[in-house]
Amino acid sequence: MATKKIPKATAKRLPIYYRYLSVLLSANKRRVSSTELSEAVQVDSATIRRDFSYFGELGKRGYGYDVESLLNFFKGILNQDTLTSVALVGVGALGSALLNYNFHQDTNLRISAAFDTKPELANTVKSGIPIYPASEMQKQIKEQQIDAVILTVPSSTSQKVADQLVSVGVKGILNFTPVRLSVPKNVQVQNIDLTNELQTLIYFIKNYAENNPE
Amino acid sequence: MATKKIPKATAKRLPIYYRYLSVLLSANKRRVSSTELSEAVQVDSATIRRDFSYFGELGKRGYGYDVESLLNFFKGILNQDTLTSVALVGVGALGSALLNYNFHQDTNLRISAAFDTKPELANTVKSGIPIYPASEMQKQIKEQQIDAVILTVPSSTSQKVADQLVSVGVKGILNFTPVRLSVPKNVQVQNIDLTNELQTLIYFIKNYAENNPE
DNA sequence: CCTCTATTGTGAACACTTAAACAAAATTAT
DNA sequence: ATAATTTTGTTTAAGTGTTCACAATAGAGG
Ligand SMILES: NC(=O)c1ccc[n+]([C@@H]2O[C@H](COP(=O)([O-])OP(=O)(O)OC[C@H]3O[C@@H](n4cnc5c(N)ncnc54)[C@H](O)[C@@H]3O)[C@@H](O)[C@H]2O)c1
Ligand SMILES: NC(=O)c1ccc[n+]([C@@H]2O[C@H](COP(=O)([O-])OP(=O)(O)OC[C@H]3O[C@@H](n4cnc5c(N)ncnc54)[C@H](O)[C@@H]3O)[C@@H](O)[C@H]2O)c1
Repeated sequence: MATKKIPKATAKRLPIYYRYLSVLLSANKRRVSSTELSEAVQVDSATIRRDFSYFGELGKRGYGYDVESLLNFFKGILNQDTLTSVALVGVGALGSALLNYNFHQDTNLRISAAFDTKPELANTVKSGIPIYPASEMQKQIKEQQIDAVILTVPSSTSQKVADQLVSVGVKGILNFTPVRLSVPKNVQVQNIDLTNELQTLIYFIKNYAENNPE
Repeated sequence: MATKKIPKATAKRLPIYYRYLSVLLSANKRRVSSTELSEAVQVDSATIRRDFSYFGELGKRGYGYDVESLLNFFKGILNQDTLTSVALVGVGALGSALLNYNFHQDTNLRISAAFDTKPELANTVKSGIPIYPASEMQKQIKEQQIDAVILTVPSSTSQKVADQLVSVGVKGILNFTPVRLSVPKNVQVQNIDLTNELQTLIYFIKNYAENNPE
């Protein structure tokens, strides 16, 4: 809990900044201004400066920000200096796509274990990640001290699985099911509801035609 | 543009309400109060009443809301009374998972065409959806008058594809690539950045431990 | 060293979103 | 009928997030 009181809206933008700073560093850019950043990430430059200012005075007036030191600073903030292992529960259509994806290429994150009830998946390896039977889920998560889980099981079982996860100390769930999970308030749930996103997009197309995106 | 001035935050909740109302109707519930709804969808009851009030006086004091008529009302608002066809571009890991999913089971939405550059995918059918070669994308989208597209191509080509889509009249893009697309302001872009979501979740776990979810 | 220029960091205004609280109105119970 | 109860719709207030606008200040150029 090094830095406190960072607004949620700011926190959600940090990975966006982080990614673009990585791009700049790879391109050997040494410095960047909030205006330049603004164009690339499509966030108002004043908002960017305000966001950064929550963490201190990271830039230099008349100059901008030093790409490398800013990147290193955010590396710490975003826990990118240590490898974080997450688990995935439910190796179906969506779960397989996520397993197959190499999160580690952009971030210091990897999926280290997956779980499914299907007997034919148990004890196989997919994209280098071991798939365990669901019956071993709680044991493995405890042993591997996993904090964060990607949940891609059918909606009908998601609350039950979430309860099991919480009971072995999971502190965050990336929930792809449309169910609004009930969890203790010290557990973070991030909902990704793809059906809603699509419905909302259609709604915006029909009703906000003249406004700008996002 | 029947109803104007609906706040964005409200618009994003409409599909959540809609889904839960469908559940209630299937369970033969005739009426529901904002308090009951509040528990199920995890939105403050005053916020729900406020949201509904943008559309008029939909409830009855001392009684609540009539499930069926409320559902029918939102059916109109959310364009659920006509079938909307969307296209999917990029039938890779993520695209396949989405193609395979039956959006039509919950909504009046379906993916009616998919496109990919891979020759082995061209002119095949997956989950009942025809996959066309990318070279036919613009022609088909124009012919089928498709407004909304799910974009699951590699990041490196996403802007190029987006430009092609916009040039044939696409009005909304559900963008799964980490690239911030540049589009005219009458085109809606909804970004779903899975890597960011995971990074943000980890950040929240480490920094907001005592707060409540979402 | 001084001047000019660029760009930050932030106070203040504004915009949007949520939530508390309650009068008004309808239902339900007696 | 009337009273008690319920629950809406909305007023008002508080909270959160964004943007403007500019003094402060560091760097660049002479
Ligand atoms: N696939 C999509 O595009 C899409 C779109 C919108 C929403 N969703 C939601 O995402 C979730 C997953 O969707 P999907 O298409 O991947 O479903 P799926 O049926 O393909 O996969 C679910 C997997 O979970 C496994 N499973 C079931 N119970 C389990 C348990 N207790 N523990 C571990 N594994 C278990 C199943 O064996 C299966 O492999 C669903 O809730 C769905 O509503 C998916
Ligand atoms: N899979 C994941 O879990 C995941 C996670 C985070 C981000 N993403 C992002 O989602 C996007 C897609 O990811 P993926 O894993 O499905 O990639 P993928 O490589 O499996 O699929 C991309 C598909 O797009 C096709 N394609 C390439 N150029 C095309 C064009 N011009 N027109 C039509 N099709 C074209 C390719 O042939 C391929 O089938 C990427 O931008 C990726 O960064 C994916």
